[in-house]
Amino acid sequence: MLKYSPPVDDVFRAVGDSTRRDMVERLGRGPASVSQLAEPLGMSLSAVVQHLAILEACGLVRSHKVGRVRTCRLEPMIMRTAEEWFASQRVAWERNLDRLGEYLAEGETKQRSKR
Amino acid sequence: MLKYSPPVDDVFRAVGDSTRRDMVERLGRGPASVSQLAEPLGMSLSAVVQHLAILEACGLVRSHKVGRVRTCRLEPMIMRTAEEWFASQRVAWERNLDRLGEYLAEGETKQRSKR
DNA sequence: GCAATACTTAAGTCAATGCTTAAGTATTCT
DNA sequence: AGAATACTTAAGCATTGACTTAAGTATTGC
Repeated sequence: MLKYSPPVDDVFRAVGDSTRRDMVERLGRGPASVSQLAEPLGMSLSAVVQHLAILEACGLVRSHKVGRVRTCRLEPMIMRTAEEWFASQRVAWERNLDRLGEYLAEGETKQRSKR
Repeated sequence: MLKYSPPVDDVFRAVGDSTRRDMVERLGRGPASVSQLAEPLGMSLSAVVQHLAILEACGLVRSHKVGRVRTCRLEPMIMRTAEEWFASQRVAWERNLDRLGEYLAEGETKQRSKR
């Protein structure tokens, strides 16, 4: 199995902030301008632009400017890589349970033979 | 649609740190004591205990102590809720694309024939 | 009992983050 | 052209977060 790709690191830091998650949820409902993104967030436009920069840097969001309006939208493929990190950890663990039996994890275990 | 449950907020902040993700990956391979968790991380045991507290607070990890050893393991159900947040955002967005047509998000709409 | 082990807790430090305000720049409207 | 709009960029600042060291507390081994 390969290690998860480097950008995943930035993706997780990006969604670690609740304001940025709100932005992602807003964009999940469709593209939006920077002002539209900012409107429900109760902070300066400047702050929103800074959050946007982080979301774009990790690839979760893309934007393009037409005239004076920058329109932003989600990049679903990057969402998928984050989603898959959780899935792979969970599946590894669940496989683990199958292999060893849950009781082994209960602490009572002494020296389980390796391999 | 319901809003995602409150704990999700803490889960994302928890995995926003790469050390804690390393810990989760270690635990994905099976339960471990605090010392075993700390060993590959190159930092003090104290720091690891603090990370562990955060992972436990959000429910991603559970531990129990037997004698002087605390054994930690993953809580797969919580992983699943985080996984599903990404999935739901991505799916919402993909449904959006289906509904509106990707060209609407392109802004530039260079008159390409629809469909 | 005494020492080693395996954490645990409490400060304290220092850099990274999440904002703010202020001063731009580029577009569009009238 | 001048004013309004929609960002953009640069400081600055207060807080949070990720460590550290140091001093505990329980357990276990000799």
